[in-house]
Amino acid sequence: MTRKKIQIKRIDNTTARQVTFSKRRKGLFKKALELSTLCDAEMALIVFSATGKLFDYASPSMQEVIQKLDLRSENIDKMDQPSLELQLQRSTCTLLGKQIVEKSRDLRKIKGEELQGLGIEELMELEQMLDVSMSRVLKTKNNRFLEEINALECKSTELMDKNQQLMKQMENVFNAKTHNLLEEGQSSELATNICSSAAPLDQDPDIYNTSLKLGLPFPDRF
Amino acid sequence: MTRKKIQIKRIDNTTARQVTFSKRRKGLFKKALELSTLCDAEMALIVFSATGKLFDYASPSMQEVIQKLDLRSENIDKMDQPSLELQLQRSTCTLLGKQIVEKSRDLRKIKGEELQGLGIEELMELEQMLDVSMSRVLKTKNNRFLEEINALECKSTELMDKNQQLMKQMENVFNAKTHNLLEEGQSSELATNICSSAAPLDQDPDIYNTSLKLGLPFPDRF
DNA sequence: AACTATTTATAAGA
DNA sequence: TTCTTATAAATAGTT
Repeated sequence: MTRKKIQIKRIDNTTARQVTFSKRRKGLFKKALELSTLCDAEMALIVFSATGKLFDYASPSMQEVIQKLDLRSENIDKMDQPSLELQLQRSTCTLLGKQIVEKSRDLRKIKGEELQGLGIEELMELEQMLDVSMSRVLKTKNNRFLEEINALECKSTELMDKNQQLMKQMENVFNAKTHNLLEEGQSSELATNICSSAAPLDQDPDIYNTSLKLGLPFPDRF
Repeated sequence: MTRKKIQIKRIDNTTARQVTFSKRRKGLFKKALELSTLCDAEMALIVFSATGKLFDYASPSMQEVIQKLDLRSENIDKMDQPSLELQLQRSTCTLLGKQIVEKSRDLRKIKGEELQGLGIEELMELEQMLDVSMSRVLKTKNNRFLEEINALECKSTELMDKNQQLMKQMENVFNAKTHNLLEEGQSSELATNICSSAAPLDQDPDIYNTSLKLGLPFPDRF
Protein backbone atom coordinates (compact mmCIF):
# COMPACT_ATOMS: atom_id res chain seq x y z
CA MET A 1 0.00 0.00 0.00
CA THR A 2 2.77 2.31 -0.59
CA ARG A 3 5.25 1.74 -3.35
CA LYS A 4 2.52 -0.27 -4.99
CA LYS A 5 -1.02 -1.24 -4.12
CA ILE A 6 -1.27 -4.95 -3.38
CA GLN A 7 -4.03 -7.46 -3.93
CA ILE A 8 -5.56 -8.80 -0.74
CA LYS A 9 -4.84 -12.48 -1.24
CA ARG A 10 -2.47 -15.02 0.26
CA ILE A 11 1.18 -14.02 -0.20
CA ASP A 12 2.92 -16.97 -1.79
CA ASN A 13 6.49 -16.07 -0.87
CA THR A 14 7.04 -17.43 2.62
CA THR A 15 9.53 -14.82 3.74
CA ALA A 16 7.49 -11.95 2.39
CA ARG A 17 4.43 -13.45 4.07
CA GLN A 18 6.16 -13.67 7.42
CA VAL A 19 7.44 -10.12 7.16
CA THR A 20 4.03 -8.79 6.23
CA PHE A 21 2.52 -10.82 9.09
CA SER A 22 4.86 -9.16 11.56
CA LYS A 23 4.23 -5.65 10.29
CA ARG A 24 0.49 -5.92 9.92
CA ARG A 25 0.07 -7.82 13.16
CA LYS A 26 1.77 -4.99 14.99
CA GLY A 27 -0.50 -2.49 13.26
CA LEU A 28 -3.62 -4.54 13.99
CA PHE A 29 -2.87 -4.85 17.68
CA LYS A 30 -2.11 -1.14 17.87
CA LYS A 31 -5.46 -0.36 16.26
CA ALA A 32 -7.21 -2.77 18.58
CA LEU A 33 -5.68 -1.16 21.64
CA GLU A 34 -6.61 2.29 20.34
CA LEU A 35 -10.20 1.30 19.68
CA SER A 36 -10.70 -0.25 23.10
CA THR A 37 -9.06 2.74 24.75
CA LEU A 38 -10.74 5.51 22.79
CA CYS A 39 -14.21 4.00 22.72
CA ASP A 40 -14.36 2.02 25.95
CA ALA A 41 -15.18 -1.17 24.08
CA GLU A 42 -14.70 -4.72 25.30
CA MET A 43 -12.78 -6.76 22.81
CA ALA A 44 -10.59 -9.75 22.27
CA LEU A 45 -8.13 -10.31 19.48
CA ILE A 46 -6.55 -13.70 19.04
CA VAL A 47 -4.06 -14.39 16.29
CA PHE A 48 -2.14 -17.55 15.51
CA SER A 49 0.80 -17.29 13.18
CA ALA A 50 1.23 -19.94 10.52
CA THR A 51 3.94 -21.40 12.76
CA GLY A 52 1.43 -21.74 15.60
CA LYS A 53 2.64 -18.86 17.71
CA LEU A 54 -0.09 -17.12 19.67
CA PHE A 55 -0.61 -13.37 19.89
CA ASP A 56 -3.55 -11.99 21.74
CA TYR A 57 -5.03 -8.89 23.22
CA ALA A 58 -8.14 -8.58 25.31
CA SER A 59 -9.92 -5.86 27.19
CA PRO A 60 -10.86 -6.13 29.98
CA SER A 61 -9.94 -9.84 29.90
CA MET A 62 -10.04 -12.79 27.53
CA GLN A 63 -12.23 -14.75 29.97
CA GLU A 64 -14.88 -12.07 30.17
CA VAL A 65 -15.08 -11.46 26.46
CA ILE A 66 -15.27 -15.12 25.53
CA GLN A 67 -17.82 -15.78 28.27
CA LYS A 68 -19.93 -12.95 26.93
CA LEU A 69 -19.63 -14.42 23.45
CA ASP A 70 -20.56 -17.90 24.65
CA LEU A 71 -23.62 -16.61 26.43
CA ARG A 72 -24.84 -15.17 23.16
CA SER A 73 -24.12 -18.07 20.85
CA GLU A 74 -25.08 -20.72 23.42
CA ASN A 75 -21.79 -22.42 22.74
CA ILE A 76 -21.65 -23.32 26.39
CA ASP A 77 -22.56 -26.96 25.79
CA LYS A 78 -19.88 -27.44 23.18
CA MET A 79 -17.02 -25.65 24.84
CA ASP A 80 -17.76 -26.76 28.36
CA GLN A 81 -18.50 -30.31 27.36
CA PRO A 82 -17.08 -32.44 30.16
CA SER A 83 -14.16 -34.52 29.06
CA LEU A 84 -14.84 -38.07 27.97
CA GLU A 85 -12.98 -39.40 30.97
CA LEU A 86 -15.08 -37.30 33.33
CA GLN A 87 -18.29 -38.57 31.73
CA LEU A 88 -17.00 -42.12 32.01
CA GLN A 89 -16.00 -41.67 35.62
CA ARG A 90 -19.38 -40.19 36.44
CA SER A 91 -21.34 -43.05 34.96
CA THR A 92 -18.98 -45.56 36.50
CA CYS A 93 -19.55 -43.95 39.88
CA THR A 94 -23.30 -44.16 39.61
CA LEU A 95 -23.07 -47.76 38.42
CA LEU A 96 -20.76 -48.74 41.25
CA GLY A 97 -23.00 -46.91 43.67
CA LYS A 98 -25.97 -48.95 42.54
CA GLN A 99 -24.00 -52.16 42.87
CA ILE A 100 -23.02 -51.23 46.39
CA VAL A 101 -26.60 -50.50 47.35
CA GLU A 102 -27.64 -53.85 45.93
CA LYS A 103 -24.89 -55.81 47.62
CA SER A 104 -25.52 -54.02 50.90
CA ARG A 105 -29.17 -54.97 50.74
CA ASP A 106 -28.26 -58.57 49.94
CA LEU A 107 -25.94 -58.60 52.93
CA ARG A 108 -28.56 -57.12 55.23
CA LYS A 109 -31.10 -59.65 54.02
CA ILE A 110 -28.79 -62.59 54.51
CA LYS A 111 -27.93 -61.26 57.95
CA GLY A 112 -31.61 -61.07 58.71
CA GLU A 113 -31.46 -57.33 59.30
CA GLU A 114 -33.95 -56.36 56.63
CA LEU A 115 -36.72 -58.90 56.41
CA GLN A 116 -39.78 -56.66 56.74
CA GLY A 117 -40.60 -56.61 53.04
CA LEU A 118 -40.13 -60.30 52.35
CA GLY A 119 -42.84 -62.83 51.73
CA ILE A 120 -42.96 -66.44 52.86
CA GLU A 121 -41.36 -67.80 49.70
CA GLU A 122 -38.43 -65.40 49.87
CA LEU A 123 -37.95 -66.15 53.54
CA MET A 124 -37.85 -69.85 52.80
CA GLU A 125 -35.26 -69.27 50.09
CA LEU A 126 -33.16 -67.30 52.54
CA GLU A 127 -33.53 -70.07 55.09
CA GLN A 128 -32.33 -72.62 52.57
CA MET A 129 -29.37 -70.42 51.63
CA LEU A 130 -28.43 -69.98 55.26
CA ASP A 131 -28.73 -73.72 55.75
CA VAL A 132 -26.29 -74.31 52.91
CA SER A 133 -23.93 -71.63 54.24
CA MET A 134 -24.07 -73.03 57.72
CA SER A 135 -23.32 -76.55 56.60
CA ARG A 136 -20.35 -75.30 54.56
CA VAL A 137 -19.03 -73.24 57.43
CA LEU A 138 -19.44 -76.12 59.89
CA LYS A 139 -17.77 -78.54 57.52
CA THR A 140 -14.80 -76.22 57.04
CA LYS A 141 -14.58 -75.47 60.73
CA ASN A 142 -14.70 -79.16 61.63
CA ASN A 143 -11.92 -79.86 59.16
CA ARG A 144 -9.85 -77.13 60.78
CA PHE A 145 -10.44 -78.66 64.22
CA LEU A 146 -9.53 -82.11 62.98
CA GLU A 147 -6.37 -80.75 61.34
CA GLU A 148 -5.46 -79.00 64.54
CA ILE A 149 -6.09 -82.11 66.61
CA ASN A 150 -4.13 -84.22 64.17
CA ALA A 151 -1.20 -81.83 64.30
CA LEU A 152 -1.26 -81.88 68.09
CA GLU A 153 -1.36 -85.64 68.17
CA CYS A 154 1.63 -85.81 65.88
CA LYS A 155 3.52 -83.40 68.08
CA SER A 156 2.51 -85.38 71.11
CA THR A 157 3.80 -88.62 69.57
CA GLU A 158 7.04 -86.93 68.60
CA LEU A 159 7.52 -85.61 72.07
CA MET A 160 6.77 -88.95 73.63
CA ASP A 161 9.38 -90.56 71.40
CA LYS A 162 11.91 -87.96 72.36
CA ASN A 163 10.96 -88.48 75.95
CA GLN A 164 11.62 -92.19 75.61
CA GLN A 165 15.00 -91.50 74.10
CA LEU A 166 15.90 -89.09 76.88
CA MET A 167 14.76 -91.66 79.46
CA LYS A 168 17.04 -94.26 77.99
CA GLN A 169 19.96 -91.83 77.92
CA MET A 170 19.27 -90.94 81.52
CA GLU A 171 19.16 -94.58 82.48
CA ASN A 172 22.47 -95.12 80.79
CA VAL A 173 23.97 -92.14 82.55
CA PHE A 174 22.45 -93.33 85.84
CA ASN A 175 23.73 -96.84 85.37
CA ALA A 176 27.19 -95.61 84.52
CA LYS A 177 27.21 -93.19 87.44
CA THR A 178 25.89 -95.84 89.85
CA HIS A 179 28.48 -98.25 88.62
CA ASN A 180 31.20 -95.67 89.15
CA LEU A 181 29.89 -94.60 92.52
CA LEU A 182 29.50 -98.20 93.71
CA GLU A 183 32.97 -98.88 92.53
CA GLU A 184 34.10 -95.77 94.41
CA GLY A 185 32.05 -96.94 97.46
CA GLN A 186 29.66 -93.87 97.60
CA SER A 187 25.95 -93.80 98.54
CA SER A 188 23.05 -94.02 95.96
CA GLU A 189 21.32 -90.73 96.93
CA LEU A 190 22.04 -89.01 93.63
CA ALA A 191 20.76 -91.93 91.63
CA THR A 192 17.47 -91.93 93.49
CA ASN A 193 16.94 -88.21 92.79
CA ILE A 194 17.57 -88.60 89.11
CA CYS A 195 15.17 -91.49 88.95
CA SER A 196 12.30 -89.69 90.73
CA SER A 197 12.55 -86.53 88.64
CA ALA A 198 12.42 -88.57 85.44
CA ALA A 199 9.53 -90.75 86.46
CA PRO A 200 6.54 -88.51 85.62
CA LEU A 201 7.46 -88.51 81.97
CA ASP A 202 6.27 -92.06 81.63
CA GLN A 203 3.19 -91.64 83.77
CA ASP A 204 1.64 -88.61 82.10
CA PRO A 205 3.18 -87.69 78.76
CA ASP A 206 0.28 -85.34 78.02
CA ILE A 207 1.74 -82.54 80.13
CA TYR A 208 3.99 -81.76 77.18
CA ASN A 209 0.94 -80.53 75.35
CA THR A 210 0.34 -77.56 77.64
CA SER A 211 2.53 -75.31 75.54
CA LEU A 212 0.51 -76.18 72.43
CA LYS A 213 -2.99 -75.53 73.75
CA LEU A 214 -5.14 -73.23 71.63
CA GLY A 215 -6.39 -70.05 73.20
CA LEU A 216 -9.87 -70.74 71.89
CA PRO A 217 -13.15 -71.25 73.69
CA PHE A 218 -14.52 -74.66 72.93
CA PRO A 219 -17.23 -74.50 70.24
CA ASP A 220 -20.89 -74.93 71.11
CA ARG A 221 -21.30 -77.57 68.48
CA PHE A 222 -19.28 -79.35 65.85
CA MET B 1 -5.43 11.36 12.91
CA THR B 2 -5.93 13.69 10.17
CA ARG B 3 -7.01 17.23 10.73
CA LYS B 4 -5.31 16.88 14.09
CA LYS B 5 -3.43 14.21 15.92
CA ILE B 6 -5.45 12.86 18.87
CA GLN B 7 -4.44 11.43 22.24
CA ILE B 8 -5.18 7.77 22.66
CA LYS B 9 -7.45 7.99 25.69
CA ARG B 10 -11.15 7.53 26.32
CA ILE B 11 -13.26 10.01 24.30
CA ASP B 12 -15.53 11.78 26.75
CA ASN B 13 -18.12 13.03 24.30
CA THR B 14 -20.58 10.20 23.82
CA THR B 15 -21.54 11.01 20.27
CA ALA B 16 -17.96 11.52 19.19
CA ARG B 17 -17.04 8.24 20.88
CA GLN B 18 -19.77 6.35 19.06
CA VAL B 19 -18.76 7.87 15.73
CA THR B 20 -15.13 7.03 16.26
CA PHE B 21 -16.12 3.53 17.35
CA SER B 22 -18.00 3.00 14.10
CA LYS B 23 -15.19 4.29 11.93
CA ARG B 24 -12.34 2.57 13.69
CA ARG B 25 -14.22 -0.68 14.11
CA LYS B 26 -14.73 -0.81 10.37
CA GLY B 27 -11.03 -0.15 9.86
CA LEU B 28 -9.97 -2.74 12.44
CA PHE B 29 -12.10 -5.47 10.90
CA LYS B 30 -10.80 -4.61 7.46
CA LYS B 31 -7.22 -4.91 8.72
CA ALA B 32 -8.04 -8.17 10.44
CA LEU B 33 -9.49 -9.64 7.28
CA GLU B 34 -6.49 -8.47 5.29
CA LEU B 35 -4.01 -9.98 7.74
CA SER B 36 -5.72 -13.36 7.82
CA THR B 37 -6.04 -13.35 4.06
CA LEU B 38 -2.56 -12.17 3.20
CA CYS B 39 -0.68 -14.19 5.78
CA ASP B 40 -2.83 -17.28 6.14
CA ALA B 41 -3.20 -16.71 9.86
CA GLU B 42 -5.93 -18.08 12.10
CA MET B 43 -7.54 -15.35 14.10
CA ALA B 44 -10.56 -14.22 15.97
CA LEU B 45 -11.68 -10.69 16.65
CA ILE B 46 -14.50 -10.06 19.04
CA VAL B 47 -15.74 -6.57 19.80
CA PHE B 48 -18.57 -5.46 22.01
CA SER B 49 -19.77 -1.88 21.67
CA ALA B 50 -20.52 0.09 24.81
CA THR B 51 -24.18 -0.58 24.08
CA GLY B 52 -23.52 -4.35 24.12
CA LYS B 53 -23.71 -4.93 20.39
CA LEU B 54 -21.46 -7.73 19.17
CA PHE B 55 -19.15 -7.54 16.16
CA ASP B 56 -16.90 -10.43 15.37
CA TYR B 57 -14.67 -11.89 12.75
CA ALA B 58 -12.92 -15.23 12.81
CA SER B 59 -10.84 -17.27 10.45
CA PRO B 60 -11.31 -20.12 9.84
CA SER B 61 -13.99 -20.22 12.60
CA MET B 62 -14.60 -18.82 16.05
CA GLN B 63 -14.91 -22.33 17.51
CA GLU B 64 -11.57 -23.48 16.20
CA VAL B 65 -9.68 -20.43 17.30
CA ILE B 66 -11.13 -20.39 20.80
CA GLN B 67 -10.60 -24.13 21.17
CA LYS B 68 -7.00 -23.70 20.15
CA LEU B 69 -6.66 -20.94 22.72
CA ASP B 70 -8.28 -23.07 25.43
CA LEU B 71 -6.01 -25.99 24.68
CA ARG B 72 -3.01 -23.76 25.26
CA SER B 73 -4.20 -22.25 28.51
CA GLU B 74 -5.37 -25.65 29.73
CA ASN B 75 -2.01 -27.15 28.88
CA ILE B 76 -0.37 -24.45 30.89
CA ASP B 77 -2.33 -24.57 34.11
CA LYS B 78 -5.27 -26.92 33.98
CA MET B 79 -4.18 -29.93 31.96
CA ASP B 80 -1.38 -30.75 34.38
CA GLN B 81 -3.97 -30.92 37.09
CA PRO B 82 -7.16 -32.68 36.09
CA SER B 83 -10.23 -30.77 37.12
CA LEU B 84 -11.26 -31.04 40.73
CA GLU B 85 -14.40 -32.91 39.80
CA LEU B 86 -12.46 -35.42 37.74
CA GLN B 87 -10.08 -36.03 40.63
CA LEU B 88 -13.02 -36.44 42.95
CA GLN B 89 -14.79 -38.83 40.61
CA ARG B 90 -11.64 -40.87 40.15
CA SER B 91 -11.04 -41.30 43.86
CA THR B 92 -14.72 -41.99 44.41
CA CYS B 93 -14.59 -44.70 41.77
CA THR B 94 -11.62 -46.43 43.34
CA LEU B 95 -13.22 -46.13 46.76
CA LEU B 96 -16.51 -47.55 45.55
CA GLY B 97 -14.63 -50.29 43.75
CA LYS B 98 -12.90 -51.28 46.95
CA GLN B 99 -16.19 -51.26 48.82
CA ILE B 100 -17.72 -53.53 46.21
CA VAL B 101 -14.81 -55.95 46.41
CA GLU B 102 -15.13 -55.97 50.18
CA LYS B 103 -18.87 -56.46 50.21
CA SER B 104 -18.64 -59.16 47.56
CA ARG B 105 -16.11 -61.04 49.67
CA ASP B 106 -18.30 -60.61 52.74
CA LEU B 107 -21.21 -62.03 50.79
CA ARG B 108 -19.18 -64.97 49.50
CA LYS B 109 -17.93 -65.67 53.00
CA ILE B 110 -21.35 -65.55 54.54
CA LYS B 111 -22.60 -67.84 51.79
CA GLY B 112 -19.77 -70.21 52.60
CA GLU B 113 -18.34 -69.88 49.10
CA GLU B 114 -14.93 -68.57 50.12
CA LEU B 115 -13.80 -70.19 53.35
CA GLN B 116 -10.38 -71.47 52.33
CA GLY B 117 -8.42 -68.63 53.92
CA LEU B 118 -10.29 -68.51 57.20
CA GLY B 119 -9.06 -69.68 60.59
CA ILE B 120 -11.01 -71.38 63.30
CA GLU B 121 -11.87 -68.14 65.08
CA GLU B 122 -13.23 -66.50 61.96
CA LEU B 123 -15.20 -69.62 61.08
CA MET B 124 -16.75 -69.62 64.51
CA GLU B 125 -17.68 -65.94 64.14
CA LEU B 126 -19.30 -66.74 60.82
CA GLU B 127 -21.16 -69.62 62.39
CA GLN B 128 -22.47 -67.38 65.12
CA MET B 129 -23.52 -64.76 62.56
CA LEU B 130 -25.34 -67.39 60.53
CA ASP B 131 -27.00 -68.64 63.66
CA VAL B 132 -28.30 -65.16 64.40
CA SER B 133 -29.42 -64.70 60.78
CA MET B 134 -31.14 -68.05 60.74
CA SER B 135 -33.02 -67.38 63.96
CA ARG B 136 -34.17 -63.99 62.62
CA VAL B 137 -35.28 -65.46 59.33
CA LEU B 138 -37.11 -68.33 61.04
CA LYS B 139 -38.77 -65.94 63.47
CA THR B 140 -39.96 -63.71 60.63
CA LYS B 141 -41.07 -66.67 58.56
CA ASN B 142 -42.98 -68.18 61.46
CA ASN B 143 -44.71 -64.88 62.05
CA ARG B 144 -45.73 -64.79 58.41
CA PHE B 145 -47.13 -68.32 58.68
CA LEU B 146 -49.03 -67.46 61.83
CA GLU B 147 -50.43 -64.32 60.22
CA GLU B 148 -51.49 -66.36 57.21
CA ILE B 149 -53.11 -69.01 59.39
CA ASN B 150 -54.81 -66.39 61.48
CA ALA B 151 -56.20 -64.69 58.40
CA LEU B 152 -57.49 -68.00 57.09
CA GLU B 153 -59.12 -68.82 60.39
CA CYS B 154 -60.85 -65.45 60.40
CA LYS B 155 -62.09 -66.03 56.90
CA SER B 156 -63.22 -69.51 57.86
CA THR B 157 -65.17 -68.18 60.83
CA GLU B 158 -66.77 -65.49 58.70
CA LEU B 159 -67.80 -68.05 56.14
CA MET B 160 -69.23 -70.34 58.78
CA ASP B 161 -71.29 -67.48 60.17
CA LYS B 162 -72.54 -66.63 56.74
CA ASN B 163 -73.29 -70.29 56.21
CA GLN B 164 -75.36 -70.36 59.38
CA GLN B 165 -77.33 -67.34 58.25
CA LEU B 166 -78.00 -68.91 54.89
CA MET B 167 -79.08 -72.11 56.58
CA LYS B 168 -81.58 -70.24 58.65
CA GLN B 169 -82.91 -68.40 55.63
CA MET B 170 -83.21 -71.68 53.79
CA GLU B 171 -85.09 -73.20 56.70
CA ASN B 172 -87.48 -70.28 56.73
CA VAL B 173 -88.05 -70.61 53.03
CA PHE B 174 -88.48 -74.36 53.40
CA ASN B 175 -90.94 -73.96 56.24
CA ALA B 176 -92.92 -71.38 54.35
CA LYS B 177 -92.99 -73.53 51.22
CA THR B 178 -93.90 -76.67 53.15
CA HIS B 179 -96.63 -74.77 54.90
CA ASN B 180 -97.99 -73.53 51.61
CA LEU B 181 -97.69 -76.90 49.94
CA LEU B 182 -99.34 -78.68 52.82
CA GLU B 183 -102.07 -76.12 52.79
CA GLU B 184 -102.46 -76.68 49.06
CA GLY B 185 -102.53 -80.47 49.73
CA GLN B 186 -99.37 -81.35 47.75
CA SER B 187 -96.66 -84.00 48.53
CA SER B 188 -93.49 -83.21 50.57
CA GLU B 189 -91.02 -84.37 47.87
CA LEU B 190 -89.69 -80.90 47.21
CA ALA B 191 -89.19 -80.18 50.91
CA THR B 192 -87.15 -83.34 51.38
CA ASN B 193 -84.86 -82.41 48.47
CA ILE B 194 -84.21 -78.99 49.85
CA CYS B 195 -83.46 -80.43 53.24
CA SER B 196 -80.98 -83.02 51.98
CA SER B 197 -79.03 -80.55 49.79
CA ALA B 198 -78.60 -78.17 52.70
CA ALA B 199 -77.55 -80.80 55.24
CA PRO B 200 -73.79 -81.05 54.43
CA LEU B 201 -73.23 -77.43 55.36
CA ASP B 202 -73.62 -78.26 59.02
CA GLN B 203 -71.69 -81.46 58.90
CA ASP B 204 -68.44 -80.25 57.30
CA PRO B 205 -68.08 -76.47 57.13
CA ASP B 206 -64.34 -76.83 56.37
CA ILE B 207 -64.98 -77.61 52.72
CA TYR B 208 -65.40 -73.87 52.26
CA ASN B 209 -61.71 -73.42 52.88
CA THR B 210 -60.59 -75.22 49.74
CA SER B 211 -60.63 -72.01 47.72
CA LEU B 212 -58.29 -70.29 50.16
CA LYS B 213 -55.51 -72.83 50.29
CA LEU B 214 -52.00 -71.45 49.75
CA GLY B 215 -50.08 -72.73 46.79
CA LEU B 216 -46.98 -73.23 48.94
CA PRO B 217 -45.08 -76.39 49.82
CA PHE B 218 -45.19 -77.05 53.51
CA PRO B 219 -41.93 -75.94 55.18
CA ASP B 220 -39.42 -78.49 56.45
CA ARG B 221 -39.32 -76.90 59.84
CA PHE B 222 -40.88 -74.03 61.70
C1' DA C 1 15.55 -3.59 10.97
C1' DA C 2 15.41 0.96 8.43
C1' DC C 3 13.81 3.77 4.71
C1' DT C 4 10.34 5.98 1.98
C1' DA C 5 7.01 6.52 -1.56
C1' DT C 6 2.47 5.73 -1.44
C1' DT C 7 -1.74 4.04 0.08
C1' DT C 8 -4.98 3.92 3.83
C1' DA C 9 -7.26 5.36 7.77
C1' DT C 10 -9.52 8.72 9.97
C1' DA C 11 -10.60 13.41 12.81
C1' DA C 12 -13.08 17.16 12.20
C1' DG C 13 -16.38 19.43 9.79
C1' DA C 14 -20.46 19.54 6.81
C1' DT D 1 -25.31 8.33 9.59
C1' DT D 2 -22.57 9.46 5.58
C1' DC D 3 -19.50 12.37 2.83
C1' DT D 4 -15.52 15.25 2.46
C1' DT D 5 -10.93 16.34 3.06
C1' DA D 6 -6.70 17.46 5.21
C1' DT D 7 -3.55 15.02 7.40
C1' DA D 8 -1.73 11.20 10.35
C1' DA D 9 -0.59 6.35 10.10
C1' DA D 10 0.41 2.20 7.98
C1' DT D 11 2.96 -0.33 5.07
C1' DA D 12 5.02 -2.63 0.28
C1' DG D 13 8.98 -2.79 -1.78
C1' DT D 14 13.60 -1.82 -1.33
C1' DT D 15 18.06 -1.50 0.96
